Amino acid sequence: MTDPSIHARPVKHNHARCVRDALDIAEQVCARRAARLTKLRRRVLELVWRSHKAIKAYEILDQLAPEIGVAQPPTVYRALEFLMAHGLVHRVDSLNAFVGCADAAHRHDAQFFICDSCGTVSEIDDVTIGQAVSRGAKRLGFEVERRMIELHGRCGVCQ
Amino acid sequence: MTDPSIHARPVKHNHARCVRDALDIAEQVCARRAARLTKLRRRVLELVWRSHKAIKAYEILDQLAPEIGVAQPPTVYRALEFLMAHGLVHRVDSLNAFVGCADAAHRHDAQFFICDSCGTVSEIDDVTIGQAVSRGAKRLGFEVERRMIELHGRCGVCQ
DNA sequence: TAGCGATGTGTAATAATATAACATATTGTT
DNA sequence: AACAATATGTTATATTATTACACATCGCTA
Repeated sequence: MTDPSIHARPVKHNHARCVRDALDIAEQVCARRAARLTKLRRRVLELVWRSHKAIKAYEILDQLAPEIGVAQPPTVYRALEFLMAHGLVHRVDSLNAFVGCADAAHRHDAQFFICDSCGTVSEIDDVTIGQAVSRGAKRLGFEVERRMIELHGRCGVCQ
Repeated sequence: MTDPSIHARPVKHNHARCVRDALDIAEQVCARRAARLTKLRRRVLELVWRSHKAIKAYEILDQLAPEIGVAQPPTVYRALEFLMAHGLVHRVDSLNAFVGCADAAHRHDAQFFICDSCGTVSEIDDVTIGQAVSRGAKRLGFEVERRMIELHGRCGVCQ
């Protein structure tokens, strides 16, 4: 568990701090790129980070609604689009849901371990997985641009 | 390209034969399990196999419609559910679409290489990718039950 | 071979997820 | 203050998938 390629957080952690850090990093990342982390986008990011589970677009919508009157889908999808473009949020395709990026400050590959019992999503960047994929692609003569690697099962806590 | 773990078909092949083989294997697999490959299910499987691209549920629906009057979504989704349960078809989550299984006769892992240019999906079973994932999971203490590995990019032909 | 339970299909309605198109507002710059 | 660029509001609709219940067919067995 000392492998630097493993970025999973400890099971117990100060989540308020965890969210604050994520938002701080987002501010920095956006500032560096002159990207506008508006109030709405920041708020959506905060809702995504509310837990380490993946959140659905319409759940975000429901949580936003009381704050901004009646929220419409494009409000959320546009914010998510921005956040994904800047690597602050990932889409989990197998769940049609979204999760905060565990290491938004750096470009990286990612693999997601999704617990079907508690819903927690652990993001890691394991270079050996990336290398194995690259070798497979090479044999096929395939040029990889985007990797979607999502493993479902049970996390350590839920087993 | 001689690696036995690579099951990708040749770029040029007799596709009519390819479909016939897939249907024959499906018959055998179902017979062995006393699973009923009904006319409808067989027809859906055939439509999925019409090409090596992933096909959407509603595309299948449209193609079925003229044959059986007006087809409703459950008709297709139920057939696909059966076909997936028996490993004859895979769902490609990143496309919300379905593709015929390249090796339905055997249990296996699979990784999908999806060409975003021509839409062709190549399924391979590369044990080294599987092993890398297993090692990553072990370090996390995660028990993997279902793997979804989908790589997007450009196939050899389209580059 | 008639009757029965299990399985499969038809049908209508609706839920869940996502985008298009256009209007308005805000921001940053001249 | 005027303008262009960016962001958000709003309405409508597209796409993907499921629920619920009715009816049909299959395979068994009494």
